[in-house]
Amino acid sequence: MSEERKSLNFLEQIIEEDLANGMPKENLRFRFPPEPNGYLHIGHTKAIGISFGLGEKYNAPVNLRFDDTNPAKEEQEYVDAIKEDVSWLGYKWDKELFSSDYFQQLYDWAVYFIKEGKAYIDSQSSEAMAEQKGTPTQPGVDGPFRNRSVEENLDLFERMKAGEFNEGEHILRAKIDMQHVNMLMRDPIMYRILKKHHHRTANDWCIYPMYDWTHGESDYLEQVSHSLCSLEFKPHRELYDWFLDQVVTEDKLRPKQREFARLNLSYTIMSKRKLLKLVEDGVVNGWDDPRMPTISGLRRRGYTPTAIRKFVETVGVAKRENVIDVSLLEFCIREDLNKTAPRVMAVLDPIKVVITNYPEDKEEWFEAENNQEDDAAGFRKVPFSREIYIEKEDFKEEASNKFFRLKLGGEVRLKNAYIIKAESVLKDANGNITEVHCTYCDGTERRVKGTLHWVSMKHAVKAEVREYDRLFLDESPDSHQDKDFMEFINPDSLKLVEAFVEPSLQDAEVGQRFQFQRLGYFNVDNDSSSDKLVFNKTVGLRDSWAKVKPQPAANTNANTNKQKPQQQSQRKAIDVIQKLGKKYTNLPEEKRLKVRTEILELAKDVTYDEVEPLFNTAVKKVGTRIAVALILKVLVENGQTKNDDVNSFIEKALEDKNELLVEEAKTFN
RNA sequence: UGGCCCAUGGUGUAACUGGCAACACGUCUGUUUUUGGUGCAGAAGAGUCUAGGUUCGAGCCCUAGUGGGCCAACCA
Repeated sequence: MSEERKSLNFLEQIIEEDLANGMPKENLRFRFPPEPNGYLHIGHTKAIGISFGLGEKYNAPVNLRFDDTNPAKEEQEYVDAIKEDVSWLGYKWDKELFSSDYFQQLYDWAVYFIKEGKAYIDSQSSEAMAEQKGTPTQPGVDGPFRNRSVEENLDLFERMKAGEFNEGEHILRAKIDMQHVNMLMRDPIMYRILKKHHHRTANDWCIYPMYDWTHGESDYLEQVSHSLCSLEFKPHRELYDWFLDQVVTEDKLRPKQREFARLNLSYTIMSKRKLLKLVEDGVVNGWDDPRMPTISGLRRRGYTPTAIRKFVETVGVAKRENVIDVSLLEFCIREDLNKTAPRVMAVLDPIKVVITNYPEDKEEWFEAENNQEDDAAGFRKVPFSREIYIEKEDFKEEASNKFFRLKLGGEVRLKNAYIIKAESVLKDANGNITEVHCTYCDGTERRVKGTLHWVSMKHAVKAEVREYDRLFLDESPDSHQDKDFMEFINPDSLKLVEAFVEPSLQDAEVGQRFQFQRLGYFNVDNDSSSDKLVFNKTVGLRDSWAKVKPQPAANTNANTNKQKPQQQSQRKAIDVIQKLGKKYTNLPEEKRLKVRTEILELAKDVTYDEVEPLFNTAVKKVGTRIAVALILKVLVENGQTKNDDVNSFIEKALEDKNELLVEEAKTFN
């Protein structure tokens, strides 16, 4: 059996290596450590997918640990939202934990640090300390309190804890090295005074530990084996290890921090601070606005956990900065919904069609397939009558053959119903078409080029449809040093539409997803009620017609196509030869000879000017040099004189270590 | 005037040193189709940032350069 070798990402390789080096599989444990100061977004999904994914892969526990060391920013609301999002994605955490659970242990360790001379109280202003700290290129200097006695430090620290001081008066610093190249090692702060109410510990504490001091020790307490975080924490690793060094004992597992590149999505922002600003400024209607890249926003928009997980999986894990194209996200949701969403008919921008030879009072209920991709989906009934709506865009008085929708004198199939032919139009005073008059004929078996969706006017249900466009007009709105991301906000990111939907949708429930045939995927919004249906457009269907049809105005934004122009049908001989030459020396002899004759043949179409720049080809690129030699041979045979440049190229070739090249060079003599 | 990290088609990720650098998205053809969707078949697009070196052989190893990112919050 040939075992399909699935390549491992670098984190999996690290784990495999640890396992190979004797780490028991039972020791594997991960954690996802969000700070409850905002909602989770699609970027977090990557981190979640990595740690929880590893947990699933190795059948190892994953803790959900809230990193709640800053009472000024953190709230219970966020804790709840984060839990909901993680479980909605389908992940199960082992333990729900909080860094604040470890406040006492952290405090005890800090006291131990002081006693060991590894930490001290600094009582300067933050400005003074910042100055002493130096810069990335300049070392820091020791501050005046660096060598306080253990007794004094202990006393001060205790009184900090007791609330005797105001915020900013004293802090506890680790005593490491003010000259260290890594600024994080220049006596980092372990504790600060914060007289704030904490969402879990209330007013028990007025000193709070800093991230660096808390994180590694929390990992250690939980016995997390691999603590995975994003790249910007790389410099913190040294500190993480230093803090661990002070407390680790032989008998316990020592956690390991490793870093991966965070996820960036084109046309969106991923900073919690900036997302919060969109919420606060009312650019969007809350964290779960369907335009937001938050998990709750995507959920409301109609995304599925399956699609999001697939997306994160497809995106991969590595260490280089990346910007993923939103089209990949859209592909993932379409792929999932195509298989699962019931098809239904809705008209968003209606024009009235009257089928003149259909009786006024007649109605028929046709059988319609719910989802041809899913045999179990079954059928439903849709009503048909004399007057229907079709999409305004689906009718033109005149159009080319490329337009295979409805035009005067033309036929089109109504999905699940009859074939109709447009006979005439009615217009208002301004010349706008108000009605299209058609005739139908009964046979439905004939082949007709176009098929339209429609809704019977009499039976249509009104619904509000919310169509979304990207929130930002720039591909990476938050990476311009000279411009604020707010400048790129798309003013038309939300479009409200009064639509008509088929009656089967009357009882659609919040969250249900549908495909409005030929339009896209839509779900029922939270705001929806039986009185007023509200749909969100999750994503449109791929639309190859949109690319062909004459563009009305702007709004081609779906495809800002920056692809390089396609190559000419005929590639230049020199280019083909260069490509062949590249691998020349690696080919098996038989194949090489074949390529050689091919090159000689192609060389007839190469001019001297084209080869000349290749005379300086790097020594290393033997294949290319051989190709050049072959071209020259053809050129010389055809009368090219051997000038100095040619000769020196040949001489150099003769001295080469590669026999193949030398052989070719020899034929010139 | 530093340290660390990174560099493969348009985008993202692969590649056990050894067939023509693969896969996905995107792009383009053709085809099927009662969705201009889906499916199916196919194509174009990369000299693996540059220059040296090691090696019979380098995208992979070494050195230097270039480019990008991160590092000076009592944030995480």
